[in-house]
Amino acid sequence: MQMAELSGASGVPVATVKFYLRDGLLPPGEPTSATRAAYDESHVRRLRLIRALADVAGLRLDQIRHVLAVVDDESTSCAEALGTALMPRTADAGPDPEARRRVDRLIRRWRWRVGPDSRNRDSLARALSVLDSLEHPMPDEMLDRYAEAMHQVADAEVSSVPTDNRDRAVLHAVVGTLLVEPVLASIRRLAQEEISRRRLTGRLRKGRRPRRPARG
Amino acid sequence: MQMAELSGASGVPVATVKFYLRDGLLPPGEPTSATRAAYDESHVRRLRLIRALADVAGLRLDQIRHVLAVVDDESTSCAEALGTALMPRTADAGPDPEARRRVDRLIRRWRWRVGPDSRNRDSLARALSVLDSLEHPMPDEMLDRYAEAMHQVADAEVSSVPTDNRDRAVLHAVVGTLLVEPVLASIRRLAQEEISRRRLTGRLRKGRRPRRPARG
DNA sequence: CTCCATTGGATAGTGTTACTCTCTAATCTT
DNA sequence: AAGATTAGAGAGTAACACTATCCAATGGAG
Repeated sequence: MQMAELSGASGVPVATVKFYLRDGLLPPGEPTSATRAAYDESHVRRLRLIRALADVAGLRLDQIRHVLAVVDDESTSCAEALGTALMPRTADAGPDPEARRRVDRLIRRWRWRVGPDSRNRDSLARALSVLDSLEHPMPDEMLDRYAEAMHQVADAEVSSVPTDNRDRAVLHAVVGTLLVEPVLASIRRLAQEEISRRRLTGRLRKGRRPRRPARG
Repeated sequence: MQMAELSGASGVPVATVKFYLRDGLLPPGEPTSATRAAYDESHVRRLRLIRALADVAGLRLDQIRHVLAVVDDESTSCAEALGTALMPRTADAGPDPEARRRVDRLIRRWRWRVGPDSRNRDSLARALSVLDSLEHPMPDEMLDRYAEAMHQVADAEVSSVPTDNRDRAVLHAVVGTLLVEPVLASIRRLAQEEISRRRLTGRLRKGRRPRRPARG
């Protein structure tokens, strides 16, 4: 397929596809002449991924470039990809050693092994530090609750990563991390809305709801 | 306190404070003369909140304006605030009725009550639809897992909202929703990194880890 | 073979967002 | 009286993500 068809299949305007090509986000097509190149399904998929990372995960193009580089780099494993590749908000601020220590204690409590250059540690420390500065501190108890919930969730997620093919595995991991984040956030808000509503109507008993869905 | 001190206490440059005042993000100080106004701690807190919503939650200024309007509006309850106020990514795309139906089924399975104009329903549908288009569909089974985890988390969170004071309650709910999102995301990534690492080293047994933190 | 649409490649322009700067006149401090 | 600070208004700027225009080469229709 060539440019017009690629644009049509992906829903991305021709001018923007050219821009992504220039920017190195989209690999070039197979040149068939001086003014023609052939694209294939992989280009369509890549374009859709770029748009999803931008629109749904809210990444900027330089972050998307970084993510794609990791996906394309055959030498990175899933764990490395998860640890270093995904840095959605750049952590530029000061470290705040107190928050950093709290994060390290959390990691130790759960006996997690985390790469020393993992951005996730910094972004968590930063978020906790900001919550402190807003006089809305996060108790360790609540952190552990989050860790428990996320550990369960992550276990199921990692189980669903294909193990046969490295490329598919890393792509699955990256998509499953970055693009599922808004899914989790939305579900959390829906649950908060429900529970908040339930408290208002006087139904104050806790843990009464089934832990498993109805009619499941 | 006046401008210079407000700027110093909040860490926001004078020019930016003036810009926020003009933009209606920061309420004006009490004017003491034609070229002077008095600010107080509430202005410092508001500025810190604005920066946190922008830097940590990634909201744009118009979204922050909307959030602040809800916080300031005495007539909105917590549930309303959670349902409608928080629309971090504007859902402008087409509806995709299939994804919408999946979300409605999820909500019904869990017997959640959701406001008919809740943005959360749309943003979840949009995220699911995008995952489909990436050939990375989200099974209902996994959605239920997420719902279970988020229901547990939300229950603890809503319990921690103060009930005596409406203003503090809504602020707590909004901060606890928007600014805790990156906390959850970071913890999820740390857990994913750990579990992914564990799978690599051949420790394939599931659910072996303590559900409660060590030394807790 | 001619003619016109399409393409690759390059460059320049646009709209949005979030500030940042400059200026003026009034006022405060010393 | 003099220098600094401020409110308020407007213009300027930097980053980002496109979007438009141009050109020469090519491909396909007739």
